[in-house]
Amino acid sequence: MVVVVEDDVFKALADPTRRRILDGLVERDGQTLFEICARLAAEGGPGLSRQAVSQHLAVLESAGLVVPRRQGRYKFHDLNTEPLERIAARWRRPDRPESAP
Amino acid sequence: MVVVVEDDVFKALADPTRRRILDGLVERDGQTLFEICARLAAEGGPGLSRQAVSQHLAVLESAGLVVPRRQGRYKFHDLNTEPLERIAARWRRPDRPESAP
DNA sequence: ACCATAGGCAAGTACCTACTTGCCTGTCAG
DNA sequence: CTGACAGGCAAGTAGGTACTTGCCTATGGT
Repeated sequence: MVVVVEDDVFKALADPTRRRILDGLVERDGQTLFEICARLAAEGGPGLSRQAVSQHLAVLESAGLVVPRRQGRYKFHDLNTEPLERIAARWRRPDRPESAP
Repeated sequence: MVVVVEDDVFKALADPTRRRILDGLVERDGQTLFEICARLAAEGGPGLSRQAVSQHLAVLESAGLVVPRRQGRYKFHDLNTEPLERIAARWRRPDRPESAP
């Protein structure tokens, strides 16, 4: 059982590179490590080694934001937006007039 | 004019103490520095000096999550949830069936 | 079988951030 | 005016985090 604490989600989102990885996964699910590496490099950001991206993915996985899916020697990564919904709802004002149901 | 980048918002949310400060402000707006200090101490968390809280508030302010309001020798802090709405919307799936326009 | 590909593990380094301590400024009460 | 209160500024320190380098495992093609 994987207990994902909100703390891990915030820590995962704190890094700009990890956020860019999520940006890439929004566009297309199931990318491999090398695909993500190539996409980051293509976007012209800072030069990143393969290991750096791998470690970022590990952080995203432990936060539950990315779900890995192994198949042969490939490991595809899928995005999971569910933790994001919760963190946004945390500080929602109960008294704010905002599209009341 | 204060240009608030998303980066600052994520960095501000990365710290658990700052999130607890936001939690306190959701319950009651317009708390002073000492009030926030007392509330954090009452919640039984880790011991925090006044300066530590002050620096946390500075980070929250530069992220636009907390808006200060000076009055005499007091400085009241109000919560601003607007940046939170944006960061949640960032990774929303376009193909997800969710209130399509 | 062999080698290339896809990825993981581990140690080391440079930087960043949270926190503390000490001192200073401005505001109200007596 | 004087002292107490609310808060800010600045330098220093300890722990964390991102990134690199080097080596290792496993799967697939030829």
